[in-house]
Amino acid sequence: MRVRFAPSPTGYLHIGGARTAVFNYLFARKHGGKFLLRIEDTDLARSGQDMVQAILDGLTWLGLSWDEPPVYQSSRFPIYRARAAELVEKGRAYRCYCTREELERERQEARQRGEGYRYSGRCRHLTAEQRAAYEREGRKPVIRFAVEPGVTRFYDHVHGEVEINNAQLDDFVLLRSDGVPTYHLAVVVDDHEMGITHVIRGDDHLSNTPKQVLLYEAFGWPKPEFAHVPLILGPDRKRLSKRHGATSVGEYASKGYLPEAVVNFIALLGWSPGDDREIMTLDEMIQAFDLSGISKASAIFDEAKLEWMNGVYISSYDLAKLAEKALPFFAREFGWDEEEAKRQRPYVEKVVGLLKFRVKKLGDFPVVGRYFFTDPDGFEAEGVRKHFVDADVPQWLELLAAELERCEPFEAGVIERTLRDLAQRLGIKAAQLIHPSRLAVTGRTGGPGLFELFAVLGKGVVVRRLRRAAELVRSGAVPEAELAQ
RNA sequence: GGCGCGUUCGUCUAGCGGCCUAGGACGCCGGCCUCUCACGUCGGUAACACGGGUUCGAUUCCCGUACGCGCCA
Repeated sequence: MRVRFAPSPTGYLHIGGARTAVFNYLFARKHGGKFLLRIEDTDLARSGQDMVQAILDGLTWLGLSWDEPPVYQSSRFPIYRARAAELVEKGRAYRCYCTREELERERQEARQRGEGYRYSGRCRHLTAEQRAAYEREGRKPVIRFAVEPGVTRFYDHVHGEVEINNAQLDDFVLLRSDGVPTYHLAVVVDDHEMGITHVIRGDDHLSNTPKQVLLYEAFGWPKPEFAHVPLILGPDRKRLSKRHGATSVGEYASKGYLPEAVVNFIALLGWSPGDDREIMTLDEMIQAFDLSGISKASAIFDEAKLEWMNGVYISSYDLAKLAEKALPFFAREFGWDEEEAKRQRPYVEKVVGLLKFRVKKLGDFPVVGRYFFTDPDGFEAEGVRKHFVDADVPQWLELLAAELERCEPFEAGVIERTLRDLAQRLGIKAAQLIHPSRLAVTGRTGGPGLFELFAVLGKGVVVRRLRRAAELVRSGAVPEAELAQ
């Protein structure tokens, strides 16, 4: 089995396109077939090599590998022209010399009569003399397909039997006057020559499929199987687009989503394994994938659920790999160069280990864990009111600092024992020491367990911040801060 | 405007005539765990668009209506 993903390189890899690619990929892998790429760059003006690269990069990032070199439509124009000519030969297509103005007039007239416009087909039966006359005028013809009366039907793996009366169809254009093929011609020729067995693409092409079916029949080629998958909509139920915020795969990558999470999530937009599984590896999805599990109705993209799923992936990721993925986000936030990043790597791994349950995206790490790298410049207002009010707090913090200074080794277990002992000697609850300490050292009321936190931060930093906070509280000049999150 | 496609909790979905008092997940709300915040865990909230048929029985099949989306203009 051979399937393809056929993006137009007029933008970055879009979430909707990525989902189509995922379905094609899963289908190919499931059946041991080939997953191919075709770049639909017939619109030379709007296509660019940088866009092509962005799309390939997006697919690579998602982990969707293709099996043969991509086919570029821009390099195949002569083939389309030859195929169009072939249909003219066969009498299944014809040259049409109507000008844009003539067509527009027909359209206006139809509208005035209150009718739906369809091309009249008046160039269908031009005599050789008439054609010659037009040619002498310098008119450049388009090639139109001659739609015969009848009913066109095909089976779609998502929608079932679909049929349409050919009377609804225009004599649609195959080749424009400048020799550029239309979508219908190019797609049919390419899918045939690439040996595509299953066309899995967006719902928006369903209405166009009868035209393509007619083309297959006119060429005498076997039809592929079709599966038209529902579109992905934005929260306003309109097709997902720029105004819904991030729509390209690259944007999600730079926000700190993991490719596994994105693939998992978009695979579940419009497809279900049939049971209650949601968190699935690529292999599990390949195993479970089936066209019959694709739903007919369009799905709304809900980033809140993607966030949740990303959080699940982050917290279950291999720690070393997670640190590797998170490192660039720290570097970006703190302005590290490559060397500095490399130096920080072991420390970052510890930080990530403490924060991985508290974060949804890689980009959250340096924000939530800012205090692992710089002294807090303010203290959560609510925490100050709660934990810095007791007059004994400065003294407690200093005592704790003194005790911790003697801690050896500076590890969570030792730190905990030290703190609890001190609390007991002071006749207070451990919590009365723990909360002010966390606030003193991190500026925050929430976060990782205090003892693990201290151990990672290191003795020097902890002791210094405790003393500094004690000083601030004693002088009554505690700078307050809003939560950065 | 014509044609096509679609319609189960706010969102993603399970359901393919009786198993449905409609299941799971996200979100939201609450309990537990706990040094806090998370994680985890337990519980709660919330849906078959509407109207006709077919059938002993419809979320499920058929037909309309409404609404949404798409394609062509």
